Amino acid sequence: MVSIQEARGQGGCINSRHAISVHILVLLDVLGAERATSEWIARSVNTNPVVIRRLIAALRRAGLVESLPGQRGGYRLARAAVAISLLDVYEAVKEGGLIQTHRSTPNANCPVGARIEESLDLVYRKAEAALEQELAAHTIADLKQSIMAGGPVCGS
Amino acid sequence: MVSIQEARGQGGCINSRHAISVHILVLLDVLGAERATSEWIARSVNTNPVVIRRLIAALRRAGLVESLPGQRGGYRLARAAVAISLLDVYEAVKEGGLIQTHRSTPNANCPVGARIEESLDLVYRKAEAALEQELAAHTIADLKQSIMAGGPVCGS
DNA sequence: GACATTCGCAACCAATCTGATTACAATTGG
DNA sequence: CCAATTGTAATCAGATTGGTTGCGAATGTC
Repeated sequence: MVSIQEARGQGGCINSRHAISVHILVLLDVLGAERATSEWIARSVNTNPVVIRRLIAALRRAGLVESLPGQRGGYRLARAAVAISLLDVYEAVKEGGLIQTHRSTPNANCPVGARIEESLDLVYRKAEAALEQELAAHTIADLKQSIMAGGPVCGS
Repeated sequence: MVSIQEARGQGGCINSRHAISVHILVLLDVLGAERATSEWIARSVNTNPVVIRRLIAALRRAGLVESLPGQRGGYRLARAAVAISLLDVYEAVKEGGLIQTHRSTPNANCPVGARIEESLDLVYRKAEAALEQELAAHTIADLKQSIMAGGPVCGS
């Protein structure tokens, strides 16, 4: 019996959770040694602090972010931004694969129905690998650089 | 004002719609010149005929399937299976891109919030292109061959 | 030690999305 | 004319998502 919390979705495409996670990590990179609170991050992302804490929980488990509870607590990158690729983020926050083949299993009495999932999964895995390879080629540091060509960050 | 029908989802990942569409096309390829009804296809896919007709509507608009209404009507491939790639199918049935960046737009007063979407989209487009290239490398004919190494098809 | 701040997490909620289903008009062959 | 079949809208239930509340635990400040 999984908890309601864990029973959450199976979607694995590049979704808003990935985009927001990258957003969070770039913010932390910009802040450097300073700690950011979920409140502060939520203002930049424009969402609820609990949403941020939920995502950071996954990033922390993946070793990308370190957190400190209590007064004056908050978050910091757990390692250098150049060492965090978008693939790392993808792996950290994905729930299930990119692929959702059939929802209801095909008719097993039909050879096509019986074997299509297996054959398709093979192709899908290759496709996902190609996507992941591309994500691996970009780091949080890259993104910060391309974003920060302009002015200062909010709150500064 | 879009219709309720068109207001449907924006999800664009490789989902069950893609998998079922491929399933349909392989079935049609196996049948050859014979026409398949939505009823018959639905039994192999194990779903409702209307779901099949909805998907085929998209495949028809993309020029992959031709349909004939009326008694003795049904569906056939509109062109050779070797000329239908999984990318064709992907394009035909996708609704929106692979990517769903932020649901609620980030805070524009923060330079990171203001520019992250743009920078991320660039990366995502490259990632999606990599995935599409992989899908383009496989055709319906390939899949049929890998599936049909065994016995006959249902109903035969 | 009391207190304010902040994270961690479970529970719940509203909105959205999805596939299934019903219904019915339009088309076509017999 | 009738039966079979596609095309499509409307509706439904279940799953998924992000938002929100609530509260316990941890930690710095006074």
